[in-house]
Amino acid sequence: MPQQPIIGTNRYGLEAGSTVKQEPLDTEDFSTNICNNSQQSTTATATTTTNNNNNNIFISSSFGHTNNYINDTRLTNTNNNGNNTRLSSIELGDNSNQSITQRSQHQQQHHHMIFGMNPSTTTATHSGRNNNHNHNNRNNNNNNKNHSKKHVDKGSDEYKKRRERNNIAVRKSREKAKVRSRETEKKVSQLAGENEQLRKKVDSLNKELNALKSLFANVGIPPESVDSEIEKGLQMESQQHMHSTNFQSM
Amino acid sequence: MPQQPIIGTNRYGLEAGSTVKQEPLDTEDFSTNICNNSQQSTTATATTTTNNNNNNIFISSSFGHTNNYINDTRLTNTNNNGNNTRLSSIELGDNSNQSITQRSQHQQQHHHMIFGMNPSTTTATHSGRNNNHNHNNRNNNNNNKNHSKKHVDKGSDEYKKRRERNNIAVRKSREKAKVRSRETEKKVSQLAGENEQLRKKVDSLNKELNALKSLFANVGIPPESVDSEIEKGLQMESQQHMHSTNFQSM
DNA sequence: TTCCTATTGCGCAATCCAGTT
DNA sequence: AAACTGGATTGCGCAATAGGA
Repeated sequence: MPQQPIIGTNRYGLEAGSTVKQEPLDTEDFSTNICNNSQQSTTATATTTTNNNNNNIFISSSFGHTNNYINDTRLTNTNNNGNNTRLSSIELGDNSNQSITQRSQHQQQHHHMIFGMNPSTTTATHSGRNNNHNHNNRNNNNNNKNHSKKHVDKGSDEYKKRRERNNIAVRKSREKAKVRSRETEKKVSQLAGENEQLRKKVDSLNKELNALKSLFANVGIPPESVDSEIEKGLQMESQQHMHSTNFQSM
Repeated sequence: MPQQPIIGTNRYGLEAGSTVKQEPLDTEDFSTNICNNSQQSTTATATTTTNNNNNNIFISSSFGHTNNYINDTRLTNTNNNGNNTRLSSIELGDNSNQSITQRSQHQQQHHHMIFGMNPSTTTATHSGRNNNHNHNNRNNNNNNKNHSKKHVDKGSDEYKKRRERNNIAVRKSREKAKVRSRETEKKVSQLAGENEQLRKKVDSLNKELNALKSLFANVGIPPESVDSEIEKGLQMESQQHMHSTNFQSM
């Protein structure tokens, strides 16, 4: 979960991910909650949150607000994302953390606004809305001087181009993730196989060793002597780095 | 990839996955529309829309608004999936194709209609829409006896409920996938660790064994004899299932 | 068949993340 | 160092399915 920023606008002018997470709950429940929110939230204009559950993401509130990173200025408008109301990741409990973790570290604040309008545009404030995306909204974006929000002009070629590029990037990224996942899965079975072979090898070597030791015992040589002799042999070997080969290979 | 079914209506009454990819139109618009819907709202009144494209779901208008999806029955129709307008993967260039490719293959056609209305409902009509996706094409599939299409009433409580439940299911499913993924990842590092230990063990056992064998050699006992004695010992051991323990544990 | 839930591809929006400027 | 770019990631909801009573 990377997200956590709190509120704020983003490039899109929407509010930012307010993701506050609070508690995760169990996934499931959690999930549930989340859902609601998201969804709902919507409706509600956000804010609200009311959700009760937890998840709520309230986006909250704020309007004005701020966020963490990002912020953007320009952003344009407000809409929130709709979907994104993220739930707190936390809640989820995902661990994705990894990545997340990484990200969190960052903390930087950029303000980009990728899909948002140009800076100029932005003004801020949005209030509560949510717009759905309104895509449309757009109106002015760009120019808006006064108003507050910036909206993203969904009809602009720029926007379309950005969306297109992003969609491609998304597909590529997911394909990559899938490949990675498959490889990880493959690695598990491969390692499990090697593991089994190694265990068998260890087992047979131990048996061989025991047999050899009992051979010495039959000859009257006590185990202690055998072990000390082995010690000597091992030391010599390591010192000399001689044929470190074994009688048998794995 | 499950998707690719061809035509047919889906539960939503939309067209089915017509996934034909061709062109999707622009997603954007479409989605946008969609989204908006979802979200809500917003503000803007969005409306605007004009979208022409198809999709439009214009939420429209209103301010008051609304909501997201919801609404519209009207919309309903037409919309296509919006997002899903799948792209041709191809276009992507990415590799994603994979999936994509796969998809295409399917072609199966189910027709469930989950989110769609009940047959009864359907009547469809909407005509003009475009649907963009045309999905529609299909007409009739199901029940349609006459009419052709069924649209999904996005404003209905039934629809909303189904969406809500599905959203919850989706989140749950993804959370599960993430958990699984994390565990797989964990398993890899765990197995890799065990593997390393086992290799070390094998290595030390081999050294010990070599030391022991050279000990016999020093005493004048030829390797062949040693090996045959070991054989005997091993056989005995396996037969008796005696102390299968080894001198050292892993 | 009929209902539901579970999965999955997709697009959106918000970030993240690096290079640029 | 800060603002800017632009691709990469990721959570989310939608719609189409897959699956299982």
